[in-house]
Amino acid sequence: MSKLDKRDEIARAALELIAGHGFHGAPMAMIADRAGVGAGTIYRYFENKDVLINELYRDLEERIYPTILDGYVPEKPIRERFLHLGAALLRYFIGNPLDFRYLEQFHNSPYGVEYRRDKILGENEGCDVFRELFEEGITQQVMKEFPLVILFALSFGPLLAVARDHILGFITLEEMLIAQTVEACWDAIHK
Amino acid sequence: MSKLDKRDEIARAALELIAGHGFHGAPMAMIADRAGVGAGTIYRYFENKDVLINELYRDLEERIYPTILDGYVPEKPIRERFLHLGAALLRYFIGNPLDFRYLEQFHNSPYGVEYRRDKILGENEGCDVFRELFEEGITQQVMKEFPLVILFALSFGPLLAVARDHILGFITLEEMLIAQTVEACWDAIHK
DNA sequence: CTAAACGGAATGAACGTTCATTCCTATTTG
DNA sequence: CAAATAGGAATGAACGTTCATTCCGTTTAG
Repeated sequence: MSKLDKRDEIARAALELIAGHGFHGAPMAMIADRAGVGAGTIYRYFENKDVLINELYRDLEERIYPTILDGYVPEKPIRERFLHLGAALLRYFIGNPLDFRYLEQFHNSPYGVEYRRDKILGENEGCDVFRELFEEGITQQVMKEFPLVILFALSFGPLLAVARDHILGFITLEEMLIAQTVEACWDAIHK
Repeated sequence: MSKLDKRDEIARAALELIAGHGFHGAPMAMIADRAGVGAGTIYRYFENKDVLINELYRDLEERIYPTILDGYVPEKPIRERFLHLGAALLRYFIGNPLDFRYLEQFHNSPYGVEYRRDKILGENEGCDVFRELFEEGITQQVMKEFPLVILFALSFGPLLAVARDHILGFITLEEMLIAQTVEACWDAIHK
């Protein structure tokens, strides 16, 4: 197994276990077992568990962005772009439940709170597509004049909630329902 | 200190610590310290930590319900009732950040998932006000014909998200913004 | 005086991390 | 070309710490 493969094996094992059982339900020894490496080997690739957890999140972000930006046309009307992004995000979550569960674990932990604090209060460079879309929506008077965080809440709040419900098996989201849900989110934010 | 007082002290201490640092950042010894009791004493009131965590959640539910139902008039139009419940809930969260943080910790943990599974798949007897409101809204054709879980997601998703943003200090929700946010949620679900 | 309540030290399981050792591959040497 | 050597990668037992829970001597209440 090459060096990169091994890093990937460890990352995959950690993602699976953490997504399934949370940070505290995924001891390093268990991650090592599932990755097929020795416990100490993990520390050749990740300085410690905190670093591992944060790097997994960066990896995940880098997988999501290209996916939802695929087919995104900045010239189209705002509504259409919003519907595209929302549906693409929802589809990604449904198609990659482990990524979604990990994302949720991360967000609802001190890691995620600190991360978000940096993003929102610092010079935010991430979530640019959504940010730009919302800012454009406000200046063009097609969206309600809410602070950005509220527009985020009105959009992502429901999307994350329905993704969670789908993945936990409380509902089955097929393509029609996805579109309708994202449209309902649009109803919440548009003027 | 009376027996009931002591139970309450333990519950309060546990709520504070868990709300602030999560389940794993609130060891029993620390809870005992803050409650001003011995570590062993906790086990006279709660069988173990799991039971403590679950009972805290039941206590919390019983505090929330009366609060948001205060001033709720079942005879009023659906929209008005929804706005009342949404705003009352948001106000409760903002006014009781510890309760809110605890609720979030609980929901995003195996405890909460299991709890929700029972609620949704079993013969649901909780969240009755909201459930009835949504069912009435659908039959009266004032709400979109979505499955209940989606209506819940469209309503609570944003509310929980903005409450979190307020409590973490990312935004300041004053009365005007609360009303506008809940109205935006209504826009998402009404026909 | 007795029985229940209490406190906090003791216990053992579980965890993240370390490190002395082994393994593997590539390079050097004869 | 084969054998010897070197050195980074990998290993997993061991360590120190933390935690939930138990245990038992002490205090309190009736």
